[in-house]
Amino acid sequence: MPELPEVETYRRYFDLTALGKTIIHLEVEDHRQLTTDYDLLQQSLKGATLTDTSRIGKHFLITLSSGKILVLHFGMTGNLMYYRDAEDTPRFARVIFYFSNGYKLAFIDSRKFGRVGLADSIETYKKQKNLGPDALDVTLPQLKASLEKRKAPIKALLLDQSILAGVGNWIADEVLFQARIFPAKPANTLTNLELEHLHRAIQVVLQTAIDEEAIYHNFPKDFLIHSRGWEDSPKPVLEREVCPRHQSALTIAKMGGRTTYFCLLCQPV
DNA sequence: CTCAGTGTTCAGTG
DNA sequence: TCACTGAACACTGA
Repeated sequence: MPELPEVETYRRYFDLTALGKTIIHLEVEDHRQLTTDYDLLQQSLKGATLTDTSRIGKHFLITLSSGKILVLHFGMTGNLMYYRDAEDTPRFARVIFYFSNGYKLAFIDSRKFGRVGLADSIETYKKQKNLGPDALDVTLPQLKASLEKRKAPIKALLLDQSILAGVGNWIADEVLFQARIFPAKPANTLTNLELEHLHRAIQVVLQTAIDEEAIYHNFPKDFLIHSRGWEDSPKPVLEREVCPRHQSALTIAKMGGRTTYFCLLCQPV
């Protein structure tokens, strides 16, 4: 479920496992998941050491000893696993990096929306993908400047990676719930106070999720996410889809092209 | 068998 | 050109 907190959690996992290792070989199940020609990728990665990591929004960037950047994007279902024995190869391993120490790193992705490829530099990549500031770094003035002239629903713009990078569907809903803003409200009608609340909610939701390593059931009780029905032991629908503050029924609607959960009492029109 | 889905991109419209 | 909307993408699992 890779939004910014998941990708940050993957990055930390990578730093504790694959970082510093040297690639000797690459296995790719489906070339359609590559954004760089297979032969070129193989050639560029063979012998390369993974020297550093960074992240912009949901994009995971790995600096190679050659100076090139290996980019992983996890799509809807991407994940990583570092392992040694072939029998531990995870199901849906789509790309496997083999290291000189005998270990492997699997890029797991059941739905195959994830992508793997090379970039010349972090800046080039950011520009090429038209990414805005990372959602953890965006300042209130930046946020205000990119929202105040836009008429689209605020939720749709929170999902726009060129405005801020890293917010996905559940975080957009969570942030708007915490900031008590109606998701379909046109962005240019947000008051300064609402923009402040929005900015603070982005920071709080993302930092909380990262601190909990993106494990949803550990999130605070007043988080809307518990009402989405992704819990480990799903409650019946009627017990689940209620506002954590009011216990009243949530509204579920399509907004910004995605399923949107919100509370009309907390987030009035 | 049908359908929704955590993300991104592109075609079409105004 | 820009802002915006909605469909398409590939696949799994309910």
